[in-house]
Amino acid sequence: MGRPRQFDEEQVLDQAMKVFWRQGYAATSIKDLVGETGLNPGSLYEAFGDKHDLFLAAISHYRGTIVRRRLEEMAKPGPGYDRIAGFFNDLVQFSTGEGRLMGCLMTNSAVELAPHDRDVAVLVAANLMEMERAFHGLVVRGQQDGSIVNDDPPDELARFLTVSVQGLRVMSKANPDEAALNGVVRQTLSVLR
Amino acid sequence: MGRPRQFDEEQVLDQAMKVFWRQGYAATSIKDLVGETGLNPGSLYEAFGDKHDLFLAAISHYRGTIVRRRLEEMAKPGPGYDRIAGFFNDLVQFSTGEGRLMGCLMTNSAVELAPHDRDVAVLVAANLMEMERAFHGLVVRGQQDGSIVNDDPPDELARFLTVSVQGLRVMSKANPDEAALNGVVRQTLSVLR
DNA sequence: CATATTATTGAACAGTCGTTCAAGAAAGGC
DNA sequence: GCCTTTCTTGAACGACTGTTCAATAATATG
Repeated sequence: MGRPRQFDEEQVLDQAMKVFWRQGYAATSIKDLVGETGLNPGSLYEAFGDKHDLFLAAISHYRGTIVRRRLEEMAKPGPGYDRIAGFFNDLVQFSTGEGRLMGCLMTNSAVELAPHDRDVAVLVAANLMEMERAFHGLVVRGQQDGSIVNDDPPDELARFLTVSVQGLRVMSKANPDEAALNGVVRQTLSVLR
Repeated sequence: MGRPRQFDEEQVLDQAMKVFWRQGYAATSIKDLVGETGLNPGSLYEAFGDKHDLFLAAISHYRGTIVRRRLEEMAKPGPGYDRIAGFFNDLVQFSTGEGRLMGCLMTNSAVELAPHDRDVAVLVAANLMEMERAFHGLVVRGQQDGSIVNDDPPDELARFLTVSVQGLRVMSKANPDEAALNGVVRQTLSVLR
């Protein structure tokens, strides 16, 4: 009972996520969020708690939408190596295109907040683990189907790939040169051969 | 003529740099800087301009001290591969130790500001170029002395190594596990063999 | 010593920050 | 149709933001 919400929570969360994604946590004001979502401060606080709470919700939403989609795309059938290569190619595409100014909300949060914010650190670490696990699965797949020759422990290879993704995200914010990034990807993938 | 400075500019710049390094740009207030340096707001503005100017000066100071030292260490005599490996080992050591909460001011700035701040972007890009050039020199050296077998273009290998450094800096902020990072370094260096 | 020049001090500025809250609006249950 | 409950509104809060400035202090020069 009582008055129902006049907005769609998911949609507002999506808008808030994009602002944080583009600007970072400290550089985003409540006013920015009010402007983007169309809600009043009171509604924002009533529905999501304070700024920090909303940020945590935005990170979780990111994982549940953006990251989720990527991981599903990765897990599709095909040789392990090809699936990994496809992921990296998409990454370069996005990082030099529409995502040039935003990067990855997880990477951004890891750098801006993780060392000083336990809540954020936990969420970011969990997300990195999830990505690592996805790579792990594909590495094992590739070692079995013969598309990956390197027989080092899959854990280590998966971690290496996860770190490489972070590096690409940083580099593409400072110098989004598609050809250069493709060269980097070529060397990264060469580890698997 | 006139009244001389009562503080050492270099030292104040060093203190300001450390605050920005630890907290980021947006999360650092003038009050923080006043507290750390011991100067009054007026002196700070008189000597360095506004907050943004001071930040640019801090980045340049970082390059002139921290980065400079690293590059000199890299350039010392020895097989190309060993010099590169030594750099990465030092990096892991620092990233999991005293630098665990700070990372790299250039990486931090690339993520937080580069996409929206041209001045910062230029300085960060120049710094990345410098690091890339250092790697380039060592790759060529290694290819000549036989310690590096991979005969791909040195530009590409140098860029790959530079990106790997960024990835390690991000990962060590979210999950500073020394053993895991050493595994990543192992795979990274395997590209050179 | 007088003067010109520069540096220091710290209070003060207008604006913005994140957050709260009393008043009013909209629904369900009786 | 009233009452309870929940949500919305937007003004208001005190604290803090980056920045300025008039007053004062300290030096170099003549």
